[in-house]
Amino acid sequence: MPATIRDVARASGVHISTVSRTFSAPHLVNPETRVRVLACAEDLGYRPNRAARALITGRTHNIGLIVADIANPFFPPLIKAAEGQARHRDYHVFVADTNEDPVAEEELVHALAKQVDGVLLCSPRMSNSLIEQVSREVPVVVINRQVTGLPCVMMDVGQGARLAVEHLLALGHRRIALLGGPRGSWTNREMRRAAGAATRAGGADLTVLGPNPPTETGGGAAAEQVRRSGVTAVLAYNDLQAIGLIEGLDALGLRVPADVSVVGVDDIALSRLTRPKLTTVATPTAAAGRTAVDMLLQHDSEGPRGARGRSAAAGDRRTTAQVMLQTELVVRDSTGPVPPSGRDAPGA
Amino acid sequence: MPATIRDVARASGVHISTVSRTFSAPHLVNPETRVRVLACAEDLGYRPNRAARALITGRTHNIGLIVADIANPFFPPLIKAAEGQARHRDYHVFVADTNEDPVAEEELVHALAKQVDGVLLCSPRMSNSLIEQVSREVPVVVINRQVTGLPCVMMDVGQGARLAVEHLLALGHRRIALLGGPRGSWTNREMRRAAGAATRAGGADLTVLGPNPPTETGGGAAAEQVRRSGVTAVLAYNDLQAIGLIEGLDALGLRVPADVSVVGVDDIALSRLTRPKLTTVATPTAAAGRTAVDMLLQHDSEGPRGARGRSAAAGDRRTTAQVMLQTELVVRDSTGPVPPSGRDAPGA
DNA sequence: CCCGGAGCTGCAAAGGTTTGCAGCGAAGTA
DNA sequence: TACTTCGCTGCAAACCTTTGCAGCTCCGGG
Repeated sequence: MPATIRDVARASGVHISTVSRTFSAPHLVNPETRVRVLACAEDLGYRPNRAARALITGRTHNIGLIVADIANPFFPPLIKAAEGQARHRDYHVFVADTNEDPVAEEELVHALAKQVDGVLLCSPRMSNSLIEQVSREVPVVVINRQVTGLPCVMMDVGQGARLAVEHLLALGHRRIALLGGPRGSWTNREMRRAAGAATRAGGADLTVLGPNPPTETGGGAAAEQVRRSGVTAVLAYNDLQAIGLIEGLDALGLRVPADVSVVGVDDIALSRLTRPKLTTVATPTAAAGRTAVDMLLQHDSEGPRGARGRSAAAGDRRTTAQVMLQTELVVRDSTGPVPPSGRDAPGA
Repeated sequence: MPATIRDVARASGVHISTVSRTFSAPHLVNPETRVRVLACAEDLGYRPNRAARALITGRTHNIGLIVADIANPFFPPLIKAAEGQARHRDYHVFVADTNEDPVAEEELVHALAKQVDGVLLCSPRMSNSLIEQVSREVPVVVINRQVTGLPCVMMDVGQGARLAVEHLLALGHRRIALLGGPRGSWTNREMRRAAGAATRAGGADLTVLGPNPPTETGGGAAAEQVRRSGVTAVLAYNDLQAIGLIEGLDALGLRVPADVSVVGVDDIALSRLTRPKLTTVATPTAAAGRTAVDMLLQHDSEGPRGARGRSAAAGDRRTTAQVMLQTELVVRDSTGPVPPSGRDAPGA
């Protein structure tokens, strides 16, 4: 029932190949012919069949975006940015949610591989070697993780953690905890490394707690542990955890920031809405989404993926750039000077 | 380079049609042959080409999901549920974000129509007639809106609004405001109708304010208006607005719930994290996503869409069910008894 | 012994589009 | 005038899979 290229050809008195060219290579057809064809196409409500096009060109004009948990408010701005950028280049985005499960992640990426031109792996939980294997099957850009040999866009959470720790040191804190994130998270390792270095440099003490789920519940559940550890400040894996932790501490009778200071990471919209407003490390989430799409689509004139077309000898300069986006510290109300009494010295 | 059905056929010594059947109609092929074919396919890493399959069957095994704003925390749980349900039935989901723009919405649905088997229109902002037109091009299930003749899944916000108003009446409030949502929102109209009826029935007064954007900013911006209106309780269009409003009122020196009571709608995760915790109308978001997918895929054995296949005379029983999901009131801390001094009588 | 059916497999057309190649006329060059 | 070039168009193969039909073998019944 839907109009095909053939119907348009018949209606406008030209060959189907001319109609095809009208859409995919307009400069090759006579302007007069072109307007006629376009008019007929419009009339008949013709829309190119993407399956047929994909079949022959080998390119679907779709990209896959795999995230750990779409309900985590960190991701939607990234998804939104990626989607906008993709649409802008005439691509569409498949979003898939792995529920923080590495196995689901692998299955999904395979299921998607056949029907997209590339995949954005966002905060992947699977191993580097698995990612490399996947990248041989389909072009991949990794977000929030460093994998050598693959294009990556990262946010400098190391720097962010350092800034956060320095902020806490300046407020007089000497016993600081790092709330660990999920196992397998690159961000987690980076934060730990940087926070460790920064505390050492400041002559302070870093206690690492975790791993914990990157959720509000995960943060809340760690409250008791935090209390017992006797620290006066906590750097959480992300804002959600930080918010949950504040709730949890509150239930334990510890006030933020009077008794304990808390810093989050991500600067999700929510962090401005809680009381106290959250001091946090802002990550350029939207920029990351846009950049990743650009990197993936950089070579989209290269012709069919894995096709028997003329070799890509010249086009094979996949630069595999690795981009590190800067973060910054946003100081709000959840951090304050170390409590004078020093709750770490019960008798003092 | 990727293995095709032909390679598998050659490797296993059968005709391509047998390979095809091994995957799409296994019961038609001899068990021995089947295992041999499957083994070869596995060996060669064969994966069916979805474009080719789509070309001939007319079904892509993809569905589109169009939402107003993916960054609105109302949507992710719905998306997640829809995606899971779809995956469960071997479908994938395209998510598209319209930025609350009816024009973008229409463009998107058309762009998507050709490459999906159906579209979920979630909280659409476009007109009913446009939706009907779209539904002639591609199967549609509408979420959060009632369109006669089309399958819809709605959440009973009317009932929710009534419950909320009755709750406020029971607390002694007599001057109540309804914060309107975006123009074109069905939810908005339903709430207005139900809230109006409930206040009238309770001998109280309803002031309608708006329209306002369904965001935190939208709520915050309405704070001044709320103060001037002299009401003691507000029913917001959604939780985001409610939270923004609470912030805004706070900035104006009005405390919630001591001076003004506020009720939201949606029960997003966030509403449990703010202070005060939000009293709100809980909507069954995930259930809506699952139900919508089921309704869309109900007839997925019907054969090619818009094809010249045997007529769907018998299969044409698209029941076009309209499902109304129940809502419930969750009372938390943002509502309380009407202030004794009655701030509506400045001198009293 | 013949016929019919069941179970399985092969054959070939079809689906809508892209694209290298060839053909055509007109314009430009020698 | 003859030859080349250029701009445009038509031709037909190719992409990979599905599916109606026909054919084959094997078995059981009459």
